[in-house]
Amino acid sequence: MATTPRQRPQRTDRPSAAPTTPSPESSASAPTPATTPATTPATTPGVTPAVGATIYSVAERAGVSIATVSRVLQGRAVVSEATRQKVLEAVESLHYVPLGAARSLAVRHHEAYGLVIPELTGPYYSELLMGFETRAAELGQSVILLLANGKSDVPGAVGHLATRVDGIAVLGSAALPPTLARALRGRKPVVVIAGSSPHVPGGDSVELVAAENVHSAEQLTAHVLDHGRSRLLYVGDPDPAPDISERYAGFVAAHAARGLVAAEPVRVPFRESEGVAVADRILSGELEADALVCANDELALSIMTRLQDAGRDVPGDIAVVGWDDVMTSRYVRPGMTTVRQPVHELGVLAAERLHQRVDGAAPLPAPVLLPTEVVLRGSCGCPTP
Amino acid sequence: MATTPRQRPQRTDRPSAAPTTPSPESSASAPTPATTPATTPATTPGVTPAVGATIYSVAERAGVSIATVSRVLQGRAVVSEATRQKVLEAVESLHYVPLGAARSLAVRHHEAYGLVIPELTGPYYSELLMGFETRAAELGQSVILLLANGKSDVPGAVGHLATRVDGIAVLGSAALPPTLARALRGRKPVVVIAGSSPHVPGGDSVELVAAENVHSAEQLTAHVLDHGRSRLLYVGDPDPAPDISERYAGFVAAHAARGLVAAEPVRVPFRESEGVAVADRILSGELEADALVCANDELALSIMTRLQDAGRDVPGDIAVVGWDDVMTSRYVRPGMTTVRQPVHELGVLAAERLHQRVDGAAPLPAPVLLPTEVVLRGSCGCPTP
DNA sequence: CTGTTAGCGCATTCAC
DNA sequence: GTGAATGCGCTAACAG
Repeated sequence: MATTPRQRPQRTDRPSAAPTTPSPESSASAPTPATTPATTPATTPGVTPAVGATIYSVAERAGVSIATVSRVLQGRAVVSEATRQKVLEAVESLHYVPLGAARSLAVRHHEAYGLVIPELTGPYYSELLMGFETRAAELGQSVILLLANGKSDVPGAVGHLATRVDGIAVLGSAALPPTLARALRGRKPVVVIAGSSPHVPGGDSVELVAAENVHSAEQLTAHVLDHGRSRLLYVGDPDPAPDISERYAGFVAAHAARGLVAAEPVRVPFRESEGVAVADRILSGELEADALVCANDELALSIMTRLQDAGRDVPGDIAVVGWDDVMTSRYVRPGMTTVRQPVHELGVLAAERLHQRVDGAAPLPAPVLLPTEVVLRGSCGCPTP
Repeated sequence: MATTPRQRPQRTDRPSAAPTTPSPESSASAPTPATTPATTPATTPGVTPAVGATIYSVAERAGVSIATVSRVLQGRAVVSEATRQKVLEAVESLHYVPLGAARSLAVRHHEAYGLVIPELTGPYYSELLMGFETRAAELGQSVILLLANGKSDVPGAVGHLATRVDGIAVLGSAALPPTLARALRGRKPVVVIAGSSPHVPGGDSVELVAAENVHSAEQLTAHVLDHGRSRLLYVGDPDPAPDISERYAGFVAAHAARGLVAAEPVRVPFRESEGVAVADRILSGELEADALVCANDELALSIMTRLQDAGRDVPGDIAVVGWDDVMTSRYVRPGMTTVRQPVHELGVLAAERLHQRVDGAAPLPAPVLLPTEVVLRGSCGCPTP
């Protein structure tokens, strides 16, 4: 077996330093006329050289082996202070930037997590993302963001994402999870955020984290009923999003607890323009209600404002409550009664669970639920401070 | 040189299929008792196997070479329909997910761009990110997000990021660019968003894209002056952010154009609480003004609301204008006069320029400037519709 | 404390 | 149209 060992072929930018020529220091400058210091590569100034320094060039420059370079860069093994300095200098003068892909290949980890969300309008997604990125970074992981809305081939995009991450977190409030489950077939750990168990296929490799919805929705609805309102309408479409449907369930439950039967939901998308349309249907008499429980604040705000502009009194004529506690809800008059979710924590939790899973932990059998908080302001009928 | 060619060592999960044994179909199932179909790997159900399928296992399963597998997966070279199907079936049954890192190493491209922003509160960063991600995705690039705020070692984080992307976009409205320039030393293409030339070192490899500030700030200020206001105050700290300083320059210019001299800026950070504090200084008489030109909407909104709560009339007693046109600015009464920036387009442009640069294009010598738009509502003194 | 040596999994010439 | 061989740059045993 003592055949010629595999020997790295000579690279164009590296002189053929034969192993029989152990010139200790700058063997790189040998073939080059020693006019300019080797620090400046012979490229047009201001232009990134086509190929950067590698661990080999650094090792050569420092007069050590690539293993040693790797050691000082990883900071793992012990290296003598002298050689460490030589290496660091070489790194510096060569402007060495390691190639992440090569490391990933060697360590068999991408050291990155994917996050799939529909878009980024409103504070919900942003806070989620901030929580996720923050925790992921603490755990030494990069985050690759995939915005699903507007992508023509979401399954394809998710598949591509799977190619470069160790795990994926996905927002359940969309048609994403089924798509994703199909695209992944359990090959990567998945954490579904704000989804609900029945909606998530491929269940054995996915895990759920969410904010509590049913109970707080019931609580909020009960509060509105306590204000003496009797004709409540739920505004929002429970079908596509598990969390919205859970909130509607709470709405129904609050009615049932008093022997009342809840009205069917007013199914509209989450757009401000839709809120205006709903308000108009109320103004025209098509819809009758003395209180509106809206699936989110955007809807609630646009409805309330439109109603007010048309001369209706909120909450006098009609109460309006939302969900999410966006900034605007603090600024409008009356203040919007709403529910605050621990969205940031949800992101943190998702990153955390993903990390556990990638580390080999089994998925938690039951979803992790984070508590929410009802925020009472004026729009529900509470006295304004 | 006819020594033993380098031969892939046998992997534990791959049987030693000697080249002399060209069993066409399922050579993989040979050593295994053919009880269960080879589709199901012998791992505990529901648990991701420690190591997934590789291009080798797919090739073996399909009875072709890895080159052919690569061809059908890349869709580049022509492959006969028959073999293409065999490969696709193998991919399917093996649940093959390619390893992005290996591809990156081979093609010598990460196919990913980094985006560095301070945080994600408010619509500005979100829209920027959406524009950036959308365009990057269209260009076949992933985006790795780095949130700088709260990171203890930003230069380190940026350096790490540089390890795994082909180029980096960074928001200039922060102390980021210098840090970044130092961390990168021109080894990767960089696009600075909303920065200003003098603030950006390492200029030869960086490029600037921004929204126009000076002129629109001058225009907005002139408009306020046209309302008959004479004691204007600029609220916000021009120092740390180039765009804020440019807006102040416009503020000053508008005064100068009428032979007036602008007051020194009221230097406060961009927090709502700071706005409240500024309002209190006005209420107490410490600050005197009949109009406030604020560096952004958050500041303007919190000031205006506080003033109103204290019984002041906006714009009667004092006009307040902002910058950014956030959602709340449409909802408050009076509506907030502000300036709308093409933030989404800024993100798109950044991704686009980065792509050009990675493709080898030289950085544009002059910054690309996108036009902004003054949005007149009631808070400046204009009649409310 | 340091160097040698194999791979990691994929894309890619070349041959055929 | 297909296969064999090679290298991308790095980490990690394994020797010394």
